[in-house]
Amino acid sequence: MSLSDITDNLKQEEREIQNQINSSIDSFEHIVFNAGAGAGKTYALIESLKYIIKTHGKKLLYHNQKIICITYTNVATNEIKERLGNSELIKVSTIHERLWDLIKDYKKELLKIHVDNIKDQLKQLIFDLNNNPEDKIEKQFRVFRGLSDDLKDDFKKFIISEKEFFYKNYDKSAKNFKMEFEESLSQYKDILKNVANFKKVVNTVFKIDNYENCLDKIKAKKNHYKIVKYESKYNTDNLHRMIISHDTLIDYSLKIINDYDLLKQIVLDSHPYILIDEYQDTNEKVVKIMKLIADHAKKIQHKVFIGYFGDTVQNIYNDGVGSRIDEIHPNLKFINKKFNRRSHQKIIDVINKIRNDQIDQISIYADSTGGSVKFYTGKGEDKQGFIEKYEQKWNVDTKNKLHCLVLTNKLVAEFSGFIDIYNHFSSTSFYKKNYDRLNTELLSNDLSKIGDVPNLFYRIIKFKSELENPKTPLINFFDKKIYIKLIFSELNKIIILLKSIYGGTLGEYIESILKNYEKSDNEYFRHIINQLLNLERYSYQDFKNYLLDKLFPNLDTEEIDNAKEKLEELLQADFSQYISWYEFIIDKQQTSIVYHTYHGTKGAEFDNVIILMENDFGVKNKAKFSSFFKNFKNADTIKGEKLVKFNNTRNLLYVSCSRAIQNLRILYINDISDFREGIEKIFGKVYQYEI
DNA sequence: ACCTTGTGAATTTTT
DNA sequence: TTCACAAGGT
Repeated sequence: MSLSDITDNLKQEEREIQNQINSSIDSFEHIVFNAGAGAGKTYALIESLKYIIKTHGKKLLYHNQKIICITYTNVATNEIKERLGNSELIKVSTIHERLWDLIKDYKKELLKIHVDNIKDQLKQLIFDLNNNPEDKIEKQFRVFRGLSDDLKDDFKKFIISEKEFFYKNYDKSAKNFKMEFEESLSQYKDILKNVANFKKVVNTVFKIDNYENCLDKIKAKKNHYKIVKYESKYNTDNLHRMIISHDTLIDYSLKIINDYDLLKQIVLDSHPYILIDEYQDTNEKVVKIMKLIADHAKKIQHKVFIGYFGDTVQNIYNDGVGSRIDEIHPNLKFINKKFNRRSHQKIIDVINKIRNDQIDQISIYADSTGGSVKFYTGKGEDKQGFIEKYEQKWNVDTKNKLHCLVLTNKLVAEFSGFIDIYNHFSSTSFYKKNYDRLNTELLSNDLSKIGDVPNLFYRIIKFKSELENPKTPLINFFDKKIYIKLIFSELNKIIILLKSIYGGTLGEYIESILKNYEKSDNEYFRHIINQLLNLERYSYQDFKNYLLDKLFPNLDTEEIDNAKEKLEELLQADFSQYISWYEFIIDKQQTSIVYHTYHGTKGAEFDNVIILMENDFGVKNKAKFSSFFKNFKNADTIKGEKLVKFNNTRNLLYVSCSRAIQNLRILYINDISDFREGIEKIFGKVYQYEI
């Protein structure tokens, strides 16, 4: 068994690094703890928290003070809570939860910031509508700007009074949309000439009106306009409804903490230790907040410790502070950990070359030799064959899995065997309109984020698969209270009813459930189905109408047939695709190969990794990887925007390659002759993949 | 030559 | 939502 023999003196060195952190904690010296992939960063964070409790816990308890530990995700919060055990002294949470908790009671101050924000937005909107000379904007508002002042006012009044009618017709084709408004808008010459521009004008008018109304109501101290609320479900502000979301919460927090010294003092006096996990992906405004707190502590001569834990090279999200930490919060003490506790030597060699900085990892194990890395080039159509080759070569099965990294969610869906479902959902008018919600609501592992219809489908498939699994305890299908009351013969009847549900597709299965529901007068069976579907009406036709309404809202009569057809395709898709999708959602794939996006593997580790790579990443990142390899040998000469891009790609490559414990293969599916040298500098010989 | 419409595709991820 | 592109109009 390799990777088991820890070298004694390295173990000792590792302890000394922890001691360095501990002594910084004791002396309230702010630190950045940088540790490469697989170094045991979270372990160090937890050790530090334990150390604070052990050495300073009594003092904290006495002064009623708490330690703040900030994580990047809810999943990380739960993991740390679990590993740490219960402690009253530590507040572990995401940054948003913590910030809101700290500022939410400053209602008056928040309201002032909110009013300022709305006034700023309002100013911008009015400028865009009337004066902004920027080409694109001038074009959109040209016709409106050409109206006389009186006509402008008339138009605004008219369209605000017709708001409902406007939205009702919003999605109609330009031709039909014009027909609806032609008559009533004839006096405003050319305003309907370009429907897209017209909608832009109207939306801007509405927004201005909303904001002005909101400011009036705040001034008049109307109900619901006295406090600002934070809404975490969607990342969209609703300023005129007094609702802010994630990004604005951070903006407001920075402002309020900047403006009110008393708040700074309260925060630092009740939380003398602040530890931030994954600092590299933390918004730089959060680092600014920390800097303000640290500076204020110094000014009033109170003590606070701020510790940033992370790795600049694993910064893969855009608004993360990354290596700019040093600019935004200067004079931090850097503590580096160079050990690798994850991978075999061959992998470590490669990832060291990718990061190419002062953290040149060495394995903590004496028996780390081995592992293998190979870089292949091939064609797009080679992907499947390449994966299958290693599936055999590495004796992959459901226990010894192969993890394959691809760039996009769509590719994950394709390889994982549910591309039809992905495509059908993406072609519904709801997800066309809310394109940004498709991936989250269809592919998230967090059920609370899954969309309404995907969630309903999920519940039905779960129900079916539990029903078919003999190991599922019967009580799973019942309310506990009902279950204990039932006698055997009643129970048996219900089970027979449940087992008589049949369908070769999801649609047929649901139809069967609902037919049995209509036929049966068994109240327990009906109760189970009620719990499962939670609908208003229980016929298959009603069910389909419900889906139509959700996935194709505000249908025009002529579009109904087309929508029904699309819905039918969704319901009649191959059931095996739904099973694959379901297993993907619950992250319990029964397959021996599991697919991920590069980004989605953050923090994970796998024995066998294949990475599928190509030049481009979407439309905005043409030549992402090719230009990275092209520039690799002259990395020190790149500057500005080019350097930012270079580092982004390097970080993503580092994160993905460093997931591997033992075997790593990369298949590059474009021609590499222009940048072969760069690849070879990192990966050595480039192999040609042949079938 | 420039404008308008319809269509299809779109990077990743968190809160 | 946003963009690019083809097709057709002015």
